[in-house]
Amino acid sequence: MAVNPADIAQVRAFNRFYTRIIGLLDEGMHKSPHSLSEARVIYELGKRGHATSSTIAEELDMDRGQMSRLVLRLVDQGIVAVLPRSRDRRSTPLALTSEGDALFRHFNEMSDAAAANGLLEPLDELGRRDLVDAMRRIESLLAEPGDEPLILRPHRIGEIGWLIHRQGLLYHLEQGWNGEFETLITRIYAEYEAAPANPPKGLWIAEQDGQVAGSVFIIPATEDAAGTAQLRMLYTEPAFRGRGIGKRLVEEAVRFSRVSGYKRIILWTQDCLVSARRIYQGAGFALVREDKHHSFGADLNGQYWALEL
Amino acid sequence: MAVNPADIAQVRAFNRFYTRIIGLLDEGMHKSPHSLSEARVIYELGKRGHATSSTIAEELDMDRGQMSRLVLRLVDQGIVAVLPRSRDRRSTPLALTSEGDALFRHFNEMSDAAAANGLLEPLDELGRRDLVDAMRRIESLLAEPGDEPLILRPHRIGEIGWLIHRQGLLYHLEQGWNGEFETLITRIYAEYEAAPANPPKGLWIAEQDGQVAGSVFIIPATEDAAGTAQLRMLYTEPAFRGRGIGKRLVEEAVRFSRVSGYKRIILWTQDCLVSARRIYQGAGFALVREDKHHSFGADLNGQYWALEL
DNA sequence: GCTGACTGTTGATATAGTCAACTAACTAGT
DNA sequence: ACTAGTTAGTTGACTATATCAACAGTCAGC
Repeated sequence: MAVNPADIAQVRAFNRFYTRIIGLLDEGMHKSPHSLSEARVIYELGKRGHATSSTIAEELDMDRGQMSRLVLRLVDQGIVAVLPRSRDRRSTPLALTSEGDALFRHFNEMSDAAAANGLLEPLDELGRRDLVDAMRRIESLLAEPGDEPLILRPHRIGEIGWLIHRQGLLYHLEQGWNGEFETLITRIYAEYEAAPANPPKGLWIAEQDGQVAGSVFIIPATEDAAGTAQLRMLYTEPAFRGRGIGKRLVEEAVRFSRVSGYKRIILWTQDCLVSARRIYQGAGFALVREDKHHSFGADLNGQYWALEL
Repeated sequence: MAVNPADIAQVRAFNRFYTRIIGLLDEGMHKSPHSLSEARVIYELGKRGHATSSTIAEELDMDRGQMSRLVLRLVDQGIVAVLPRSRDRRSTPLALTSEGDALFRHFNEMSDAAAANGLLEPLDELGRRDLVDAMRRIESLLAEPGDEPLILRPHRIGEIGWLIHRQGLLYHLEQGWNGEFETLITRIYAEYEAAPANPPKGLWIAEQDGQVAGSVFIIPATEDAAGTAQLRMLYTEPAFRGRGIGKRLVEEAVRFSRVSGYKRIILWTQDCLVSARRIYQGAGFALVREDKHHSFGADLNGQYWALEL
């Protein structure tokens, strides 16, 4: 897909900006008698415990020859020790000496202090939260997805608004729905929050890597017999799709409904939301009826599903 | 204020991560016959049109001596021209030759392509939006505030949720209010959106530097006589405070109410929100009555203010 | 006119980056 | 078991970059 020039400009502006930031933070390191590349090697060795020269060279994008000389210097200074050769006698395993380890801890403290004093300290609590959130977001957008554990948990303060924000935006971009949808879900979430604790209700946030990856809630159905729960607002963040998060959320919602004494779960969805439908089918829901309607600026096919518990 | 170690760890992880990202993007530049520092000087000269050696050296954090040699090389290559000396004959103004300018445009295209293909292209539209938003946020948190123009505009899709999210979080962190507050404002925003177009209503987002800096809305008052408007949900982002944004929002809301034929504006606030109170006073509002109440997990002193138009 | 500060140049030196050649050790295929 | 190809690490040669210090020319303010 064609990339928006304004986005490119913003990304490049950020890269220039952050290059300077990193430069400023690294400046403190220069005061020590060790060069930046030495510090990086020491840091890498300290983090890994032990490693061969080539592993580190690859990790830090250094020339093997340069690395060789650098290691020699560090060994001379008593910072790095050559471990006895392992099975493969080509490679020489390296580790920090106790002196090197002290240096490693010192570097860590310096870097911690630089990050803390240079970046976080001037900010208030909200600013720190925003900064860390934004960094986490950039990392998870640009890095390969790792295998962080998935956590289901209740929502925290501010997250109802977040869910409205994300879903309003998401369905606008993906389905072309207009502001009516956000209006609707604002009311729906308001109703969820206003609902009494009994009959039972429950909302689950799927969290991965410190970020909201999806959500769903269960609320007693209003337009139906007692003993009926309604499953609402299931969604998964695009960046977290394909990891079974929607499935986990629905399973948890069903489990909760069952132990809460509900006999039936109903839900309303649109047939254009294909992956949601698959999840409902997989969880045992059956299609009850369909209704064409015009909502959110689109022609939709609403579907009513139900699961007998 | 003491800095949370987990925040420090996240910031440092991001710095390491982004150092690599920048390294990868700069790699493409190495393929050209010009070094990275040459490219940076050419870029800086191209951006500014003309500049002296020392200006650029300072901007790029380079040694003056190194800069001198680098400029000499570029002049020899016909990329940079020395302009006739200006009033101050110590400094030598520099500019790109037409050849240098072509190179500058080429570098720009390369960098654009690297940012576009390397970072943005793999993302979907939401991902790109999230990335750019996060970058803008980091920049505005860490950079000195500039003097970007303040724009008042209607809300866009997703921003109702955003306002709920931000205010829920903000008043939790600043005032210690609990989830009841978010519950309340979710309902209030739902009511705003559900209200008909007549009698007139209006919501303004204060935008600065591409970010939501504050907001307020006007809605016909329900519990009062016809001809009365209610001003609600005024807030300014902490990062944007002290720039008269709240004042601008209230002024716009009052202006709107006046031209819409309202005779009176009322509002409800809490006396702990000091800066809001000053804005209301400044706009001519008068305190009508106060009420102690316990809400949002706090003992509060609610205030009713009114402005006759 | 004197002082102190600033701009740009040059020399000296150390480190960093790059390329290529080389040895020793290993792997896989026959 | 032999060979070809690969990998780890070292070394030499060379260039670019970084850093510090000294220096001349210029300027502003007193």
